[in-house]
Amino acid sequence: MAVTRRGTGRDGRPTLEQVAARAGVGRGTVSRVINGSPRVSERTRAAVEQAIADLGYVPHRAARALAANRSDAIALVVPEAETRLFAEPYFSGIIRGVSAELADTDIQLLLTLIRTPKERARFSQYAASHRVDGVLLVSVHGDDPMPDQLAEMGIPVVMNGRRSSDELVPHVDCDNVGGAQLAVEHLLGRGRSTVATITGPSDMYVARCRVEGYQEALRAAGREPDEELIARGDFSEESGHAAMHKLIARRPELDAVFCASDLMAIGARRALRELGRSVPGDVALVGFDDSALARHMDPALTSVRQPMEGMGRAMTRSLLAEIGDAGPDRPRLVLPTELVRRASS
Amino acid sequence: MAVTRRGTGRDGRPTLEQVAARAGVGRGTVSRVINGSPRVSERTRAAVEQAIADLGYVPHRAARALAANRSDAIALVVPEAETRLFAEPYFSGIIRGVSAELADTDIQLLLTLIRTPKERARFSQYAASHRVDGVLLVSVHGDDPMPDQLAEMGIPVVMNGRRSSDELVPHVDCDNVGGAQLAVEHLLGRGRSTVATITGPSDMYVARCRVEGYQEALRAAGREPDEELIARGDFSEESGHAAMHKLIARRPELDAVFCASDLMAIGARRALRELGRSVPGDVALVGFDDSALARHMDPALTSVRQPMEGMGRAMTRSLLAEIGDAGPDRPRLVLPTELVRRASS
DNA sequence: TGGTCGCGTGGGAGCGCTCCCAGATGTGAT
DNA sequence: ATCACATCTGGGAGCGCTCCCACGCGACCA
Repeated sequence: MAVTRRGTGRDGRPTLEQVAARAGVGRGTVSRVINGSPRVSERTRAAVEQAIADLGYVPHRAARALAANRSDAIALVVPEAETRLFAEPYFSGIIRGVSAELADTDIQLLLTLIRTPKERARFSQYAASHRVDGVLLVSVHGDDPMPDQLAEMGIPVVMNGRRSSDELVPHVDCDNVGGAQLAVEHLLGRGRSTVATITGPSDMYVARCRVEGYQEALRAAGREPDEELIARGDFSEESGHAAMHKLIARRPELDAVFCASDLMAIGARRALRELGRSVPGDVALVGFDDSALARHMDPALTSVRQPMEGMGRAMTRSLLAEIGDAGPDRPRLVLPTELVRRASS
Repeated sequence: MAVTRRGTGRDGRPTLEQVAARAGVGRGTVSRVINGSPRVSERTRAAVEQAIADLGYVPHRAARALAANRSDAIALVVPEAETRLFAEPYFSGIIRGVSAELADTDIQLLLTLIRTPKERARFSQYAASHRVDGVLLVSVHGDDPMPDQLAEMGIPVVMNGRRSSDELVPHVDCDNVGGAQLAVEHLLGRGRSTVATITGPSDMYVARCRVEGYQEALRAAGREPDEELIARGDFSEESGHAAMHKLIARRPELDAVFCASDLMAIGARRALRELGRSVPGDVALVGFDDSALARHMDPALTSVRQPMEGMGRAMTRSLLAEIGDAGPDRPRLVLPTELVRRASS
């Protein structure tokens, strides 16, 4: 019947109540101090802060989440299929950015790998029941309905990359078109006359953008893009290898190739070696991603660098803003890419 | 005054209460079903499960955590300094393993990067207040007190790797000694007579183990290890480069080098090229980690592979077991390593 | 027929917090 | 001195769940 007023919480940690008692104030006041409400006098605030310090009080997340109906956690969702992203600077950069941005917010980062449709459904349900305050989506495919689903359910979402040029879901992307242009301009600037490209799957927007940048740069230089100089890959090394052979067969005179990924550039380099063509002597090569592999290739690969960490930070900032004011300003950011020049071009 | 019995929870989601009402049972019974208690009749269980399905009920994590005094979450802690691990298969493998093992437990994975002492203290406090059920520690340094601190506070911990041979904190490691032995045996088996090694910092147990394996293998082959054939690095490419130059200066006749990391092997390879020595013709090279870089080196690098994903899984299993029964069986696992033979040896 | 046991079950109490309303206190205008 | 108003504060109610006690009810024994 009578309410028990113990000296500590269940696991020996102090609770709000004890802090209040020690500071000689009410629970509400302590809560206000913790949450930074302005409606507390300076005197009281100081007393409460002292009590918190004395007791080493740390708010109980679950209790807070339950009472306030928020979780103080965001999820970073990665389709497991994209495991290769993982190994490369891409993913680690994103994580670093996200983590840095979260560092002084005491919002937690939940990492979710999704590998099966079942896990996918489970996550949707999970998110739907507001067990996270927001979701960060990485490497979303063109036909993936999840972003829209989440958005419709009123869950703040920010994606990395876009599914199409008129992407409606808030996102942070890097300038793939611009990066490709940079690469091709560079190649042309080095006096190359026949610049080919090895692209990614055409159902991926990012791949289409890189082709577009390629074509754009050629046109800007007064040359008409030639379909025969475009070979399709799937971002993998093998596909780069095959594509290179195809290109050389079609247009033996080509003297430069812009590859839409470093991995494909590695494959292409192998093909060139097989064909007895030197890099950069006979053929100049540029990749995309600026991965560790690019740095260590022989010759070191010129590559387009994406601002991974910056994207991670930007995504997080956008998400937090969205969570905060729930304002209808759906952020769409496109961060600049950068060309890292090395020996291959 | 009167208790409000609404049709749904705060955010429109059904609660335990509604499930109970729909199934025509009490709250306790539904809770029992959800938690898999055996003290429920088959009939009742079926009815409750039906109601759960009908309503699309998902338990509220925070409420559960508050009531049950557990969080259903574990933290994976990564010192940010080890960012290089990140880029390599190491980290992604661990994450994949952890995530896989967690997949059907509905325990969540919290990723925490620690980059400053402040963040470190914050995490300790956080963990101390039982806001996570357990902690996974990656790449702990020899002088890091955190594992012991956590363990003393009664928080289940599992580390990846050990700080010393008599590590008391539960851990999962791979067989570094055995891996190094494998590498050196392989080198000797290929007819190499003067096998050197480039090691990591001697304050890292993992580095000491790899030297030990190196020496062990030599002795097993009836050769006395020679201090002059051991050069110290710090796992970085630069240090490998410098160490290789030093080794060749000291013992120009050496014809094989076991490097304690792929990155150092890359540096060593560069040094050998500068010195006009071919690989594997003049000098055979073996690395450690089997990273993407090893596969793409020229010639492709023979390397010792660690079972990353397996370690991630094992760590998670150990941690869950520890959380589960809190038994005093502090698991110490050492998983086998494997030699991946390529062109460099 | 009454008593005992044990399985299934219902529901009160309470986890530690936030929200919000009502009350206390202080300030300036009337 | 009185009233209106703003500022600050205390604490009840309640978030959705688990824990656990008590109760109902057959089965079984004497």
